[in-house]
Amino acid sequence: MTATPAPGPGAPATGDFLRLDEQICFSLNAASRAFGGVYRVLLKDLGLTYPQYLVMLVLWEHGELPVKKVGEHLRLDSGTLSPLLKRLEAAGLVRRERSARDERSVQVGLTEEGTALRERALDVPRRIAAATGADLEEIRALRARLDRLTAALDEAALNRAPGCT
Amino acid sequence: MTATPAPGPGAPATGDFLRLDEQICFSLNAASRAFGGVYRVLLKDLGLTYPQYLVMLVLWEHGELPVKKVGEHLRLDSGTLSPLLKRLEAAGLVRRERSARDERSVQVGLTEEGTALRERALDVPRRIAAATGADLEEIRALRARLDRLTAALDEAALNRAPGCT
DNA sequence: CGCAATTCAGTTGTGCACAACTTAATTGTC
DNA sequence: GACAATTAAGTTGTGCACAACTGAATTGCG
Repeated sequence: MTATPAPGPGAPATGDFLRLDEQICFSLNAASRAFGGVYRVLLKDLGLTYPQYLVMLVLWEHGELPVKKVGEHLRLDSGTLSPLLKRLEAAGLVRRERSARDERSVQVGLTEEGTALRERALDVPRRIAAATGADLEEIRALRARLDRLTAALDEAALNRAPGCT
Repeated sequence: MTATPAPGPGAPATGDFLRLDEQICFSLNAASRAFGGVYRVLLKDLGLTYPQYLVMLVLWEHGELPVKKVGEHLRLDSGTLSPLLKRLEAAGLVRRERSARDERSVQVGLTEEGTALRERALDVPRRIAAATGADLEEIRALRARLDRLTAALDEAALNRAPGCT
């Protein structure tokens, strides 16, 4: 079912690359979606999706923030955040209001209900950790590796920014 | 803060859990999206998105397959694959035809154009590897870790399936 | 001041992920 | 052969990710 040797007459070294390639990023992708599945179950009680949960984490930690800052914490732009925040607002968890000092900016803050939800979220991390079956040290090492990888990829993307070849 | 839940050796303060939690899965998520950004640039020339590229990898490796098998390789269901395959078909890269032996099944195969595209994809892995700045050994270790994690998460998700504890 | 450049949020359009459902074909059991 | 259970693909609806764009507010510079 998995990874049978490359077909065809004498698979060249390049054939291996196309398979290795799949394994690098695909494993990452698959792990990310597997996490998504577990979070989906745990967060259903709270009425949150995983990205919404991430936004709530940021607000629980930092309090009121402009949309821009939320996006910087989460690596998301307004195209993703605007509708997401509207849904959180519709759910009564979040307030959104134009800044008086800068009318371009919108401050996002917690409602009482949103603040209260934190209590119910407190045991999510423990249950997630249990689902991974990994110890904290392994998780820490993995995180460090992934963050380095992300930084490298971001830099590579920048080097390909408009104007560069 | 809560009652200390099963503190491991040198466990962090309970208040850190909501932040640690973010770091585990968020790092994964961010890395996955960072990869997406690099792939998006590289694959633009080929006219493929990253998930479409994954499907092409599977077909280049295994040849003609039923949709079901493609989904097993990629951990995707028909709700995702059906429209994706239609787009690949519209792009002329893929053929789809009902199996004669089992009319429920649809065989997905490469067109000549789809087969030819492989040549132009050959240097994608190298360029991705360059963008990561990581050596092959590190990548291999990371992949092993991620696959273990995915397996653990899948199992945990199964244990929460209907009827189970 | 006047006004071009920049910044921020939001909108639109495309594509992926997944749950829930539909439809059609096949299989197992009698 | 009849028929319930199962299986495969597809459809629908919701939400996220991101590119490209709009529009309003602010800033910088002469």
